[in-house]
Order: sequence, then C-alpha cells, then structure tokens
Amino acid sequence: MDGKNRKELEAKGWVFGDASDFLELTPEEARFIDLKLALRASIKEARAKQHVTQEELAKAMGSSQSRIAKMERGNPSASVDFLLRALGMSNKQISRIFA
Amino acid sequence: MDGKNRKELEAKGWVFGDASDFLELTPEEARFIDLKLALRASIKEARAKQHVTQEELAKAMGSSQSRIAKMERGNPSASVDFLLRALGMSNKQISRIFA
DNA sequence: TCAAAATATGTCAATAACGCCATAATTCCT
DNA sequence: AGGAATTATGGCGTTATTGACATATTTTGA
Repeated sequence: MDGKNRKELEAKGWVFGDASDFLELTPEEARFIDLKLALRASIKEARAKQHVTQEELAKAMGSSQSRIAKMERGNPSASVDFLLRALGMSNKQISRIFA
Repeated sequence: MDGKNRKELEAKGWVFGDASDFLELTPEEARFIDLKLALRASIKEARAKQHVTQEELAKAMGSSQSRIAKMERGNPSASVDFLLRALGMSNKQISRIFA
C-alpha cells in the first residue's frame, strides 16, 4: 500500500494505529484493507452485472440503501462481516475472490 | 449444514433469522458460518503449531485472553473482522485457507 | 431539458462487539 | 497427587457497527 492510497483512505475516515502514524502500514493492516477493497470491488461488480439496485440489495439482506452506499464507497464503518453478507446476497460465490 | 450442527451452534448462542426458524439455513447463512468455522480452525492450528498461548496472541493483537478463548470456542460475539485480525497475527497467510 | 431513478452524505438511537476483570475448569509437568 | 500454566466462562462498562430516516447529489432516459 503506497502513501497515496493511504492518504485517500484517511480522507475517508480510516484511522491508523499509533505505531503506523509515521510509519508504513503493517503487513496485517495492509492485508486487512486490501481484503476490504477486494470485497467491495467484487460486490459492486456482482451487483452491476445482475442489475440490482442498492435499494434492492439492502432489502434482500435486511439493511438500508444508505448502508450499501457507504459500504461501496469505502466507509470504514462497514465491517468485513457486513461486506461478506452483502457479497453472499449479490453473488453466490464467496470463495471466488480469494482464488 | 445439517440439523445436528445447527443445534450445536444454537446451544452456543447463535441466533438464526425468522425465515430459517423452521427451515434449513439459507446457502448464504451456511457459507457465512462455515467461513467462521474455517477461520477458527485455522487460527487454532496456527497458534498450536507455533506454541503461542492465548495470552500471548491476545497481547500481540491488543486483545484479551478471554476474547481469544471465546473466539476459538465459537462464541458468536466474535466477528469475522476479529477472526481475521487474529489470523493475521498468528499466521502470515490469510489467503491460504480459502484455496 | 427535465423529471424520475439511483446513489451519496449526515445524523442518531439501538444493538452488537469489544476489552477487561474475576474466577472456574482443565491440562501439563515433576 | 498437586502446584503451575493454560484455557473456559460470566459479567460489565465502553466503543463500534448498524438500521433508519432525511436530504442532497448524480445519473438515466424520454
């Protein structure tokens, strides 16, 4: 993860721990964020491909349009749990993106 | 996921949605739970292999021994986010278990 | 162009997940 | 056996995540 990417993430509300304030991200942090990026990309792709609106996906998984929007925009308040639930609804294959 | 496995999970505090109260789990629910099972197994394995105690792992990831114990025992209060952080600390390869 | 549909942003209360502590139960070792 | 180390369980106050709602902005299509 380069500095530019990190700056973008911080602008979106991501907060990095003390140890990485002046340092680079730890491998674990970078991997965790990359996982979220991959999940988001996969969800947006699946949703678009199936012509499902955020509203429809939200209803299918018992959530709200605003939460779907925030998740897809990379708002850090969306957990991996939430991302995986969304992916499970919009795509029948979770394991694919980890190949 | 068969009925026996579900009963065990319910005994541990898992709660299933209305739609699945008298039905089987949806594929999404089953996959989500299987993911947690896989993560837990992988973490326990990695921790044991490296002879790391729950206390040590907890300290490494800024958590507590009791949280690690609950997570490994399948307490539903452990999120996938938490499981992934633990795995990231106890094993440098997250993607492996998804192969 | 203009309205309708879709997406984005902000706020807030309710709930879920968390760290922490105490303590019980189990495992390990001599 | 029995003491030390490790793991398990319960409870509690705090924080993070969530659904819901209002509203703004952007995109789409006639």
